Amino acid sequence: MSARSFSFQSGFCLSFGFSSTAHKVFDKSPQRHGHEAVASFVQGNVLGKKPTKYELCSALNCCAKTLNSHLGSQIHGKIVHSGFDQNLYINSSLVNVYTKCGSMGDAMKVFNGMEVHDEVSWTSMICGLSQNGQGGEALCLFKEMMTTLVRPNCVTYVSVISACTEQESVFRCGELLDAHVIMLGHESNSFVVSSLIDYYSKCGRMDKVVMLFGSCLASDDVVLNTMISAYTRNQQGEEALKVFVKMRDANASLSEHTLTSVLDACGALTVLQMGKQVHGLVTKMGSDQNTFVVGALINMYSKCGDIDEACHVFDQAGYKNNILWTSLITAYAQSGRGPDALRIFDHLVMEKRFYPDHVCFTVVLTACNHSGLLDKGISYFKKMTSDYNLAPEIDQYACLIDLYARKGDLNSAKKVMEEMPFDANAVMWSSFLSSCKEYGNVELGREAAYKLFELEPHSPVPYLILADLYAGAGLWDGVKNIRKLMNENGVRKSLAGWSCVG
DNA sequence: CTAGGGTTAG
Repeated sequence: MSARSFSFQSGFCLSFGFSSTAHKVFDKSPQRHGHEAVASFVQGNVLGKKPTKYELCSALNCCAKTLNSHLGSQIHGKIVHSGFDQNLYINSSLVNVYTKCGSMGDAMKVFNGMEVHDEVSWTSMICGLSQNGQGGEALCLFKEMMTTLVRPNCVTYVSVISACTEQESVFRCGELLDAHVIMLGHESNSFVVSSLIDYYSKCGRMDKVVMLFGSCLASDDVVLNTMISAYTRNQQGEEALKVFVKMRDANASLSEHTLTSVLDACGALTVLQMGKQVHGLVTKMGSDQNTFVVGALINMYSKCGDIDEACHVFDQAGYKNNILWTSLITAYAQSGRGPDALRIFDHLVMEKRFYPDHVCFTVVLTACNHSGLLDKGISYFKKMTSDYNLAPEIDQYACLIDLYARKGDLNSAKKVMEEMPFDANAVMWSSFLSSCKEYGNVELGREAAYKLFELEPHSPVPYLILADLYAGAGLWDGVKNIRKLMNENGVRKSLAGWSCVG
């Protein structure tokens, strides 16, 4: 354990910070007793008592709970003056306060100023980076921790696994961390299990998910909530509902996370009756003002084709925020009423009632795509940067590529793929390839197909589309060559499991 | 003797 320093890598993921923090902070309503404890600390302070290190620590905890960075930094000053500025407990708390409030610079300053670190102080900083959308930095710091004599524990792994889950650039590290966890015998910790289940479900590795679920006690409610969303995410809504029904029948504690996830499952299965039952439960539990729950209700009703009820739920919500407005716009967009969705968006923007974020733009751009309003979509994309100072993320670039490609402007689509700050993925190349086929562009289609041969080496789809493209152009040698290529690369011609044929 | 970090939801 020696003095150390750490600097941010040139901010390649700074743009992720805001949106993910914003929603994590959302439901952390200040705790009443937290306020009381802070108040009593401040009162003691005013009366001139010198706080003990224990009192300082508790006060910092309350600041973290209530997201009060102002009081936190006042206490920070007190700490420096009272000579506790190398206390491990206090500094870990301080790092926690600053990261919870999104003051990453201050957190880093405290962390770097510590002469000695233990597993908790390392974990506080790693976790803080992860929760602020800086998963890459979180992993860097974890690697640095591994070079010291301090060993990570369960909490460290939970933080770093969730960092991998949310950040594409370090996504593949998750499996390695799983191996660590097993080696160290942490796989029975329910926090670790739920973070791993979440990770694998987002990789589409349901085999791993089911294995993890089977080998844990399965009574932890967060694990169960995670399973409901894992099944839903991977098109196994029936299984998701089974988990929920089991929870309900076992009198497990149902939270707003549970309601949100199970409503998602109902929407995916379009089972309106079940959805209405859950809606009843929402009312009974008094969760009808929780943004996530209300958003999920709107989504469920619109997926079940009941747009009127979706609007009714929206109207009933007392407080309308970005998430709810976005849910409403999504509801119209996915009910085949793209132009209505755009009208609501334009109206809100004009009246400055809300500032759209990345998620909202994805909905708007998708709506344009589905309604064939391609030029309109392109101009919305441009507005992201010009009017809202939002750096487009990979999802919005995917929409833009789609917009250009569907229009037949294949060169612009390709230019976006080459110049955007992300690597074009298989989904993008696939939709590009489909458009190449649509417009009979052999040259670009070939390029896209060969890219896909690398990105999805087992999929027959790009081979078949390219063969189609060649056939359409009368290039029969090319068609023959594709068959040869498939044999050479061991690609099976069966389309089973490859649903997205262009 | 008292104190610090964690999972799930658009």
